Amino acid sequence: MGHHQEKEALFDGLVEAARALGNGRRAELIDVLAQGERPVDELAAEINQSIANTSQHLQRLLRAGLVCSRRSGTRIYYSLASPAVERLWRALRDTAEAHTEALGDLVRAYVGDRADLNMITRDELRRRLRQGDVVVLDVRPQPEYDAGHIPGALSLPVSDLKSRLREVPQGGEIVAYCRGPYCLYADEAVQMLTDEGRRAARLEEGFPEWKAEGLPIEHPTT
Amino acid sequence: MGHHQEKEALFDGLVEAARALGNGRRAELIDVLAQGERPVDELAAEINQSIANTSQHLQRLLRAGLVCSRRSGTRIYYSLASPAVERLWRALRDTAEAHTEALGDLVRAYVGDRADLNMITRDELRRRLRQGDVVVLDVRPQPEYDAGHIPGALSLPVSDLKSRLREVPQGGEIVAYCRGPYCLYADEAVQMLTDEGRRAARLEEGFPEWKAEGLPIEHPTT
DNA sequence: TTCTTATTCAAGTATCCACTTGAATAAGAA
DNA sequence: TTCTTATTCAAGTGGATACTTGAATAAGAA
Repeated sequence: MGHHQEKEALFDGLVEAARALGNGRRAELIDVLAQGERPVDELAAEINQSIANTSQHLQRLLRAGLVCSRRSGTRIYYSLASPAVERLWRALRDTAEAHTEALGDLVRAYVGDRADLNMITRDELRRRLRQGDVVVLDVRPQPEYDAGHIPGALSLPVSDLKSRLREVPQGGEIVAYCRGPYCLYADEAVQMLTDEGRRAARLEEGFPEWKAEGLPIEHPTT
Repeated sequence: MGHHQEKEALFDGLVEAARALGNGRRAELIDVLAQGERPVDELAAEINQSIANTSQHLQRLLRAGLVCSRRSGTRIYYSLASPAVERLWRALRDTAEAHTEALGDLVRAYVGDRADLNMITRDELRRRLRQGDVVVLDVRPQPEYDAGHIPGALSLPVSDLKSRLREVPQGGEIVAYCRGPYCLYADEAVQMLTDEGRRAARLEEGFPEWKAEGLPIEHPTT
């Protein structure tokens, strides 16, 4: 037992998941799939790639065991293989944020400066939900809301927000949430609502982190 | 803010750490560095690669922010950049073990069958340590012991074990530990000791996991 | 059956990567 | 200074990777 060749093969095997995650487009796929299962064409649109290319990326993830797929009629739905994959993706983000100085610039270039953005923690949102003086807005695309959301949240995708502003209940403060720390949907929603004179805040991070903490969720399409 | 180009750049940046980890030899380096800092030539020997190649791998890890280096006289010592890197490496291992069926075969090919190996948990070892009826053996190479070890452990690298068997105190049961789940040193030590008629067991996983749990350690070379 | 739609497959190209070899630094010792 | 040792750099090679294009499946509708 235990000669070089087997050791190399073992470690080569261990890093397969890292290689699968080691591509920006595939990471985007994982980030979207953390919201719930999606068919190939929708995923391709989400990451702005051709369907053929997206399909090949998905098969790479499949081979690495990070996702699984199921056929339903004419479409094939992909989803994360398990919560371990989400943990890996989160550990990767944490490491990247902690150590590559260059990343700060990349984050700023994409999300801008959140210093002046009204942001509340999960704990704070739970308190407010118990008090009942808050409107929670899920601004992700509809299928992601359907796959699971914070209890009592209203689905109002950012893409529709401008035209459906009147649907947002008057009165309480509004808390918008989306996919996670690198998703801008909630930022845009808060901006739009604030411009309309409403009081609005962004939930820190997003739905997968809420779920990962074991907080209550609604309608996981049972 | 937030157009495709910046989003792609951000995710490309986020996965840099995964790409750096996405090579078996570099993963071996991380696994060794999780024991403590080491100079280039020793690392090259550990992963059975040329020094030039090892140096280039280390620089890749350096660029990704996973390790850092310091010069001391004529040698350059590399070490993990932070505990976040250890967490990432552990998350990767967990994901790999959970999802790629093929990995089971690779593990068996390298470590063999541990079913008949006497293995004890960290909790059990702590209990035994409090009772004081146990001899703890650190069978990793000397420099790794020097960089930190379980309190009261004796340093006895497997490579020296055969010739230094008489140094192992008589009486109590022996618990050997090493680098982690994919390290064979403790397995070999237990085998050797058992063959000598001693009662011996392997600690589950290894020193980094003991340390990560916040358990007491000795002599972190302050 | 044919037609449509969603997905995968196959071939081609430019780029990146791992490892080798041999030369270049750079710190310390003599 | 020269010599030694540890490490890095640079160039070269075979193989993997990302994306494109166009063809091939495969399920469902007509």
